[in-house]
Amino acid sequence: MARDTRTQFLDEAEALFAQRGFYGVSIAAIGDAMGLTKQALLHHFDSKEKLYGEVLKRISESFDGVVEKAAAGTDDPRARLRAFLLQLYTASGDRPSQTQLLMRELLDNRRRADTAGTWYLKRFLEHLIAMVQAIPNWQDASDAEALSFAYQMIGAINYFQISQPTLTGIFGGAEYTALEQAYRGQLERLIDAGIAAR
Amino acid sequence: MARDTRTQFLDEAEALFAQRGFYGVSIAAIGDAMGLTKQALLHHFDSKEKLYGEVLKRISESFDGVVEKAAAGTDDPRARLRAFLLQLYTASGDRPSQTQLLMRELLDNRRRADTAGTWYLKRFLEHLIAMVQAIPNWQDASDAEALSFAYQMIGAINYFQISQPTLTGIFGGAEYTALEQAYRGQLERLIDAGIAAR
DNA sequence: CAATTTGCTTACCAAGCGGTAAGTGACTTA
DNA sequence: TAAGTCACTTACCGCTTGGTAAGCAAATTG
Repeated sequence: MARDTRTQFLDEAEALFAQRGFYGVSIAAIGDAMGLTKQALLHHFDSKEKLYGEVLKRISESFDGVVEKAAAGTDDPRARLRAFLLQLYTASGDRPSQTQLLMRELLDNRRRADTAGTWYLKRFLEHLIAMVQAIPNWQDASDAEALSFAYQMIGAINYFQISQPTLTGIFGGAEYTALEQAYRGQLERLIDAGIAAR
Repeated sequence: MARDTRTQFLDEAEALFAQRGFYGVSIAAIGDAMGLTKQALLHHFDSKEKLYGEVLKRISESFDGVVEKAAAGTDDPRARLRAFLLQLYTASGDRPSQTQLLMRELLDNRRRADTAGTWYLKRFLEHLIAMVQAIPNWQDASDAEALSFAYQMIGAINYFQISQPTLTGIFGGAEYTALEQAYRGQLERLIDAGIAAR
């Protein structure tokens, strides 16, 4: 049952770090949330930093899965990029705490700049550039141009996902649901328009 | 000179909160950064929370300026929205710590949900919806549809701005500069394509 | 020129932090 | 069945945190 506890710690830590950030969560709080002491946590993970690192590593791995999954599919480059971005949107909606944590990591980047997380992001971005440049009318685009477009789409996707609590607070749950439904359709339209606009 | 010290405290606090988040900065650290003690800070602002609130309030006000400034201009709705978004892009690049802090606020929204910051965002978003719906081919768009498009543009703008340190870390300064230059042009193209795609 | 206010300082405090040390009872293994 | 490992706990520890209390020199005011 050790594996269970460990995994549960990772789940709880992921959720709490996503909500309040690294400095906003004490290891005691994570233990409390599971009905255990903080020393139980320190037994499984030697330090708070290491726990945090493992949470990030797990996210990065599950992210890799999304990338690979969406890479296979059509071989029409246009449809592939489209499917990939929509897949990203769905995945980030399914696991909001992952999206939140990655966003925090982007903001906190001073720390741990040379770890797996950054490496992973590099691979991810290079993959994206290649996907964009595979599209016929984007073949002559520079890396910077291709990445710009891809990054705009990622921004449109992730920014919306982390805004959910705030938007729900402002407009209410029913209005937010309507917004969420409209968002996906509008995102598809924007992707297509963005691809074509070159 | 009291006003000066106060303003300096706000500047320093804004920069530090943006970099490390609310919990990541101690009031002693802010005092240290100015060569004063934390009690000097507590003399001007009664508590850490109040200091934070004033930082946010100041940002929200300076933001209002951007909105109003860009609202005046052409009366062609298409050009107006375009100019507004580009103005937003420029402004968020000029004061990166503001963009960072607002993004953190979006992530931390559990706290202080009923303060001016949220109210302000509501006005801001309603303004945006109206701007989009003023455009001829968007006149029949629902609020949710209009907001979706606007939010995608804001996401594309803000997400890129907070990514600067990370992107610089991954690709290096020279490459980032190239990316920055490409980004603006690509953003213009995306805005136009997004507006037209309906 | 006396009284008050301003802009700070030093001294202090209880609470919370991450982490170490030393157990303890249950379960595994030889 | 004895020895060891595992998954925890209680007891601490030194340090940092946000905040209070009291004082003090300089500037402002009556």
